[in-house]
Amino acid sequence: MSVDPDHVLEAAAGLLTRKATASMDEIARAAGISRATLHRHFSGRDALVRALEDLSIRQFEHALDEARTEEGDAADAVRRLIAKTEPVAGLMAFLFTENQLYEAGVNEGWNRLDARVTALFLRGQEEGTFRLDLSPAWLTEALYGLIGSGAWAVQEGRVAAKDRTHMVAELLLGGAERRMKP
Amino acid sequence: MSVDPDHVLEAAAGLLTRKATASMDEIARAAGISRATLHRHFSGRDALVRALEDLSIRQFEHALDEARTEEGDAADAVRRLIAKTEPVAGLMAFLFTENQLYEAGVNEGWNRLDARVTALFLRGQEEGTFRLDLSPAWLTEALYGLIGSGAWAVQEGRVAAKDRTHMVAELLLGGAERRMKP
DNA sequence: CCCGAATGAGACAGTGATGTCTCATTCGGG
DNA sequence: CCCGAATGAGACATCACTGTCTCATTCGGG
Repeated sequence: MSVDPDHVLEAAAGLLTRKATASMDEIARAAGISRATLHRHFSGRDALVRALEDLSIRQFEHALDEARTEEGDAADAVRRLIAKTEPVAGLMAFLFTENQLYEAGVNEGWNRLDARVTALFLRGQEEGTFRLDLSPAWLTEALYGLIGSGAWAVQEGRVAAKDRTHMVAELLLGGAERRMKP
Repeated sequence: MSVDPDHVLEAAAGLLTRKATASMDEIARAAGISRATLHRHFSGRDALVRALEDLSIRQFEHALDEARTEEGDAADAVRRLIAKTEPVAGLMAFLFTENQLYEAGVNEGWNRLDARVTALFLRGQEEGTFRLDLSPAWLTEALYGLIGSGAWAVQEGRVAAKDRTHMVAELLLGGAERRMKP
């Protein structure tokens, strides 16, 4: 009955997304294992969070790959990215606040992904699709923030789960103002 | 040399904005008082956080009043609101994540402010200024999220402080896509 | 079937923060 | 100037969580 570490991580992600301060004991119970076994697989809470970080990095990178962000219209690429991001949204929201809480150094892996996202926005600007007065760095930050807000709003029931992608993508891309047909 | 509770709250807000997990001892030192005195004014950490919540509610309400959100073009009203929000942004960002962390009931005061913000977006939709496919509830949530992201980005140095209002307001209103002149 | 490996349950000490208390000191109004 | 009120410094018990350890039990491959 060997424990599957990935299953533990999934359970931890699910719980921590809802309750970011869950204790090791709660996480263990959420994963259906004992606290002792949890410690055998992850030497401590830090190690567990770092593993979750790695997991979300892998998943987000996978979303970036699947969205083929280097291809086609930049705006459509952003839409695809947000859609593919859906399964990771909750976990990213957790890590997003976690990073704000504990001033631990940002995991190196994020820099690579940040660069890819920033490059996508930069490409959109160069192709004339995106406006130039909002910096790619800010657009990247806003993307993360809106993904988090979207996940949170869905969790709180203020937004229907099926609308999440549309709400996040359209606000980020088109904004709130009504626009003329181009 | 009586302690000014408001000054303590300001100091606490400043510290917690940067380090959300600061202990009562750190908060006391940041306010220039002893931990004992801090406890004499706020019975515990919970009471302090609740007082901070009240403070931010008052300040945000003040921003809503000053922005005269019931008057003029809805988009301009949103811009004014975001501009007036600047001094509270950090504190709001802290409380925003705090609320996600500890599943404590949301302070009643926020409902009233949420209603005012939502009403602003609703007005914009009815006047034809804002698009109809993004719900006022989501626009409200996104406003909070972007205010938090903006405060965070400024703190991290990824966005210049003077650009904060413009970045938040323009992204929320106009989105990332380049638009035709109406 | 059997034995080793993995797990569950629980005890245990260490840690950091909290909240309360005491006592000496300082401030400031009368 | 003086006394009461407020503060600072620190001791203290408590609490929740952590990380480690032990021991009995269970699982599963050979």
